[in-house]
Amino acid sequence: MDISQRIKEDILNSKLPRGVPLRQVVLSEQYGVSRIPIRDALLSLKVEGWLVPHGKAGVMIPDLNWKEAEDLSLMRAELECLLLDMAFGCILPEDIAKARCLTNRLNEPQLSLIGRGELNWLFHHTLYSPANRPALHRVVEGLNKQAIRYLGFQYGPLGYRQKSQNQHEVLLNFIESGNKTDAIDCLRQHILHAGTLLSNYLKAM
Amino acid sequence: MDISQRIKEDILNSKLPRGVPLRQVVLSEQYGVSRIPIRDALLSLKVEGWLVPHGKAGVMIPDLNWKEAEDLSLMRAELECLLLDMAFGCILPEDIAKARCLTNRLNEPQLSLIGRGELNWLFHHTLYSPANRPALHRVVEGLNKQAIRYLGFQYGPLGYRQKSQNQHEVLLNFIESGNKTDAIDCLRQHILHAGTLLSNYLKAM
DNA sequence: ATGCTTAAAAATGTATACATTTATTGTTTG
DNA sequence: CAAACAATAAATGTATACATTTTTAAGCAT
Repeated sequence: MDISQRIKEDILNSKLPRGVPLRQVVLSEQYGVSRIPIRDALLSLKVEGWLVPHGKAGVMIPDLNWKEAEDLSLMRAELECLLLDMAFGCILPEDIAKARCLTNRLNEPQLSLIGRGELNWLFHHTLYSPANRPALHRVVEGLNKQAIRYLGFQYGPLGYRQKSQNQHEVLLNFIESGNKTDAIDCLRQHILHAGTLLSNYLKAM
Repeated sequence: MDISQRIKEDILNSKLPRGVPLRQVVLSEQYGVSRIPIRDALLSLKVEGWLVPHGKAGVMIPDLNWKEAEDLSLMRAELECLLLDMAFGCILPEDIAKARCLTNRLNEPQLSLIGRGELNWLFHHTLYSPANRPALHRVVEGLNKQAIRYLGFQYGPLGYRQKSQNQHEVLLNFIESGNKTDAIDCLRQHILHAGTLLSNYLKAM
């Protein structure tokens, strides 16, 4: 697998230290490659927002914070509603079936954190794809991928899983019956609700 | 200056070929460095959306297209209104003064395209900074920087300059008088109007 | 003791050389 | 003649070695 993907996973699973500069030599030994592909990966991750600068040179893993959590969910709410609006008329029954299948798989208990995050994004992705808006889709994908970092809190202390599942189901039913306004509203609530829970939890820490 | 910045400028000024793969050796000779910093730059620009993959390896400069133009303005409209909302109570008189100074400098006729784009972003940046929302600000900045690619059309065939200036002035007046609702509405119209003009123009090409 | 200067170390940035993958072209075969 | 295959050329990906920058820590002066 790609080095930057492996690093992302290790960030998610707290295998890499937070708040201190990531050293290229150390990583190159850990991942068994030279510094060049490590540099490439760190650069990508910095541009994507997974890493932040540390001093004048070097990068580090930023702390989770309620403001970013809130921003991510606010941005997702606005942009994903836009996308669903555009996609609505083009969503086929097979898309809904696929989405239903994906959200059901989220029940599997042995799923890893990152696996859950990927599935959740795939669910949303399935509903937005028919819109055929590459630029918008791309940004939304980036936001979702970043939000995975915060998923540990949602599926851990907050016990959010079942509720999220239900909201997915309700959303699919609205789409199936052609009820656009309610569908978009449901999606917005789904995203904002999770965001509020999460940022409140982080504020209290 | 940073290589990736120089490449961005050359993309904006059409100094680099569109639609064909950019060759690392060619660029390394043009910019007088080895392939490594070129690779770094191309990688960043790819992640930022300035370049797209070409086949299985290599990148190219994508064509301008109305869909992306529309997406950029729709995203900007939603997210910048959010930011202005958050910033509103925190915008100081000196911020407004600075913004007014920036928008006035947009009248200078000798300004380059990229200079105009930078100034325009600085204007918006000044109004959003007081919100103190790094994650949101970061995304908005990325969208604005990408939108610079389309600025040539706005300031060229569309003759948009004067109108944009006026809208900036109206916006500042709303902010100055504490009229939040109208300010946000004005901002949304400002962004969407430019987007509509632009994407209609591109559709007709 | 504290703060500044300076020197050494350790880190990142860059260049060159090599490995691997991708694209192209020429040949062969149905 | 077209299509598929193979061989070659050319591009990207990676490793190692070197240059530059940044950090750290030690020494000196205040």
